[in-house]
Amino acid sequence: MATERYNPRDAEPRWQQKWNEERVFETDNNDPRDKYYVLEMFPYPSGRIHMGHVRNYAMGDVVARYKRARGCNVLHPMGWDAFGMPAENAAMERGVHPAAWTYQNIASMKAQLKAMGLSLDWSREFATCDVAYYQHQQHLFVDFLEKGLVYRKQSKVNWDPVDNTVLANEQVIDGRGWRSGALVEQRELTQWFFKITDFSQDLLDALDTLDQWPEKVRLMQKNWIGRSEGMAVRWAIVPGTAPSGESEVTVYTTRPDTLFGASFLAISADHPLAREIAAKNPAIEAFCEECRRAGTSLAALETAEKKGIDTGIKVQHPLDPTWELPVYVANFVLMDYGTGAIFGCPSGDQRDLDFARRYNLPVVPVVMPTDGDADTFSVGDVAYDGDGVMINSRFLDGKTTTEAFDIVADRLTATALGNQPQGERKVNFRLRDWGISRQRYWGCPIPVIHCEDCGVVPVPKKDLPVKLPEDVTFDQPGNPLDRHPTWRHVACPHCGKDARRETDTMDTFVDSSWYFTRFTAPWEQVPTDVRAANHWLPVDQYIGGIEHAILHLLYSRFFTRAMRETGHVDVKEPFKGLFTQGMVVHETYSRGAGMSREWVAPADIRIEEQDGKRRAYLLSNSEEISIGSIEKMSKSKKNVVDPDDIIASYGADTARFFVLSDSPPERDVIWSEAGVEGAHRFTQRLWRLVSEAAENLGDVQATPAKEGDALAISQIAHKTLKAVQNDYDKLWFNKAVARIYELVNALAAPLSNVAAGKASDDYRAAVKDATEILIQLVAPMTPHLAEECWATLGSGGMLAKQPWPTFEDSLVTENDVVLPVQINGKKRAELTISRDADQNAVSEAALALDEVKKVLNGQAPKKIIVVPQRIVNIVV
RNA sequence: GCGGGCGUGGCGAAACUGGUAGACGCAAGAGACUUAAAAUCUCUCGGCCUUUGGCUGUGCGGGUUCGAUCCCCGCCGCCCGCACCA
Repeated sequence: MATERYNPRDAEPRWQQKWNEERVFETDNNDPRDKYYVLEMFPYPSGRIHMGHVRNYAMGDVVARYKRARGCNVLHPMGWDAFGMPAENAAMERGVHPAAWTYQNIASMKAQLKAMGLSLDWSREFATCDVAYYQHQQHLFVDFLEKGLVYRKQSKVNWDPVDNTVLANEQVIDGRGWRSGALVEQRELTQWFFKITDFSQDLLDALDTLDQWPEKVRLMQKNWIGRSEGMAVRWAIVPGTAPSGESEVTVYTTRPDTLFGASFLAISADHPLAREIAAKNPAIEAFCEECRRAGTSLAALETAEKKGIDTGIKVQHPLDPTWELPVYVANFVLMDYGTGAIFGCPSGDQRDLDFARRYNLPVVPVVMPTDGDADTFSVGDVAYDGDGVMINSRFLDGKTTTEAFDIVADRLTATALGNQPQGERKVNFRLRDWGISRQRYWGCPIPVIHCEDCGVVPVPKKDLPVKLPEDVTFDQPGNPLDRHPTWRHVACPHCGKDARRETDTMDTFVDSSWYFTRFTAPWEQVPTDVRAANHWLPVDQYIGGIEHAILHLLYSRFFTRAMRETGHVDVKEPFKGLFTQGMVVHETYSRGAGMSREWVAPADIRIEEQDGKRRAYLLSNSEEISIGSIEKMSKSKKNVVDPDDIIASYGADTARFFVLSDSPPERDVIWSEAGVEGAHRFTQRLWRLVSEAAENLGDVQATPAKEGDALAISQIAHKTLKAVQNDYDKLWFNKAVARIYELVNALAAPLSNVAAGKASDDYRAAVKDATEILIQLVAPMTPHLAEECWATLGSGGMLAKQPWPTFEDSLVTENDVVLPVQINGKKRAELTISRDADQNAVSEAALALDEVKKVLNGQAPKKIIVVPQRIVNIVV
C-alpha cells in the first residue's frame, strides 16, 4: 500500500507539457460563454522573478483557473513592460545593447514563470519594446494629436549637466544626479503633454462607479485629482507701480469670503510679472533664483521658512479701490497651481500668517468660530482656517462663511474691471497634464517630424512605424538618437524639404496604459479590434501592487478615455475590479553594527531555538548572527528568497500554496522556512492520503451519502465546497486554505479506512465524492498536485478542463442547530434543537437544561432573548 | 500639517460586520511507532485560580446594549499615502 512520495520535479513539468499540448489556456475571442478577463500587472523584465511576482501571479492564476472551472471564457494573458532605463544602464555599464539585454531577460523570466505552472495564454504574449506593439502606440499618438489630446509646451526638467541628460525626480538625490553627482539644474525644454486635465472632472466622478476598487485607492486618486471650488479674482494694479503694460494680477482663491482680511498679494518666482520685474531688479532676480533652486531639492519643505521680497507693485482691493496692498514674490507660491498668484489673508491661513509676522503685515481676523466673541477674538500664532462667522468684514459681518462666499462671488461676478467681470467662480484641479517626453533611447519614438517651414508634422500613418535605430552607442552621455548620423534626417511629409525627427521617446507609463487593451487582439494590424476590445474590457479583475495606485491606474483610465474619443474602444473604465496585494517580507539577518554592519542571506544561516529563543548561526562557521526586523525583500538587505530555489526544492505548488496561505492577500505575508515546510507537508499529506486510498476507490462511482456513517463526510465536503467557492469569489485565499486544511483533516481517517479496505461501497462512494471535491478545491492553488491526484483517482479527463463541482443543498443545511445558551451574557450551556423550532420551544428547552437550572438556582428569568439559529440569552 | 488604515495567544491569523473569541497554520511541549533518526500518528497549548469547576481576557479608559473584537466618545502606539494646492 505504501506509495511513492509526491515528486514535483517529475509531476510539474509533465503536467505543464500536457496543458501546453492541449492548449488548455489559449482563449478564443469567439467563444460564446460569459467572458472573464483576469490580469496581473505585467512585469518589468529585470531578468529574475521575485517572490512578489510569485504572489501576484499565484493570485491571478487562482482566479483564472477558478473562473475557467466555473464555466467562463477566461482571458489571462502575459507580457512585458520592456522599455525603460535599466536597459540603457546595462548598455552603459556592460556594453550590451538594450534590445539584446531586454530580450535575454524576457527569455529567462519567461522560463521562470512557466515553471510556476500559470494558466496563461502565451499565444498573446508581447513586449512593449516589440515594434509590433509600439507601432500601434505611435498610431494612437497621431490620432490623439489630431484630436487635440496632445500638445507641446515649455516645461522644466531636471538636467544633469555632466551626463547631459534629463533625470527623473527619483534620480535626483539631494539636488544631485544619482550617477554623476553633479548639481542638477532646472532647464526649460519643449516637451510633449497628454491632456489628461480635459478629463479631470470625469476621472473624478467616475471613481464613484468603481465599486470593486479598494476605497483607499479611490481616495488616493481623488486627492491626487484635487478638485477645489473657488474664484479667480482680478486685482487692478495701481498705475505707475508696475512695468508698463501690466495692469492687473489674477489670483485664485477658495476663500473669497476672507477678502477683507487680505493684507498682501504674493506671486510665484516664475510668475510672468515676477520675471519681468526681476529682469530690472537684481535683488528680486536673486531671490527668484533662490526660490527655483530650493524647489529642486525635495528636502525639508516642511521647515522651509516663508520668505518673500516686496516688488514695489501695489494693487487695489477688489471690494474697495481706495485700499492698496503690496505685491510680494513669495517662495511658497507655486506657479503650476491656480494662477501662480494668491492673496494673503494672515488670520485665516497659517502660511500667510507666518509670512505676515515676518514682514510686519496687518493681521485682521475676519472669521471666528460660531461660538466665539467678536470683541475678544484675535489671532496670535495660529491662524483660524475653519468655518464660522464673519467679523471685521463690513457688509459681511454676521454672515456665515458660506453665505459670505456667495455674496462676494456674486458681487465680483457682477462688477466689471475693464470690460471683464472682476471675478468668476472657478473649479480648479491639482491634476496637471501628463508630460510624456523622455530624452532617452530605449522608449517608443514620438512619431513627429520638425520642419522649418511646416512646423511640427505628425508622421503619416503609412510611414509608421518609426523604428528605433539599432546601431546606437552608449559610450558618451546624452540621448543616442540625438547624435545618430542618419536616423534624425528625414524629408518633411508635407513639403519634402529636409527636416528632422523628434528624438524624444515616450514615458514608459504610456506603454502600460493600454497593453491590457492590446491583449484582446494582439494580432490586429491596427491598435485594436474594437469589437474584441469592447467584448473583453473592462478587465474583470486586475491585480497588482499598491505602488501603482495613482499613476499607472490614473494614466490607464485617461488613456482608455482618449482611445474612446479616437474610436479605438468604446469603454471608459479599463478596470472593473482592482485588487492590491501585499508584499512578501522576510526576517533580516546581520552581523556587526553601525557602519560595519553586514547583511547575511537567509540561505547562509540556520535557525535554532534555545530556551524558547530563536538564534541564528552562520552555516559556514557557526558564528552567531543577529536576527533583525521583518522587512520587504531587497537585495541590499539580502533578505531575498529566490523563487527558482524554492521551486527546485519544494516545487511550484508549494510556493504557490504558501504565498496564498496565512495572511490576507492585501496584507504582507512573511516568508519563513518553517512556513514553506508546512505548506510542503500539506502537499505530501494530500498526495499520501489520496494515493493510498486510490486503489480502493477506482471501482466506485462518486456519490454523496444521504445517511449512515458516511453522511458526515459528505456534509463537510459539500459545506467546504460552498464556503471555499465564496472565498475564491472574494479573493480570500487564506480563508480558503484554512477550510481546505479542515477538510483534509476530516477526510484523513475515512481515507485511511478506505486504504485499509475497511469500507462499504456506499462509504467508499461518499469518500470518493468528497475526495474529488477536495482535489477540485485545491486545484486553483496547487494545479499540478491536483492533476496528479485526479489521475491517480482515475476520475478521468484532465482536471484543468473539469467543470466546478456543485454542492447539494440538503448536505449543507442542518436539520438541527446547536445554540449557545447564555445567562446574563455568559455562555453556560449548549442546546441542540431542530432548526425550525419556534421561540417558545427554544426557551423552554433552554430552561430545561441541567446546566441552566443549576446556574439559575431557582431564580425566575426576567427575560429570555432568542435569536433564531444564533443564540439564547437568559436575563435574571 | 492633512488624509487613510491597523492594534486579537509565543507568531501569522479566524470570528457569517452586534450573538459560543482564538477556526486553520507555524512554533513549542508530551506520548506512540522505531535499534536510532527522519517521516508519520495521538494529545496539550491566552492568563490566573481552590482545575469534572471558576474567574478573567481582543492596545488603554469610558459609554450604548440582554449581549461589543465589531457601534459611539476620549486617549496611546504602529503603518501607509499626499505634502507649502491658496
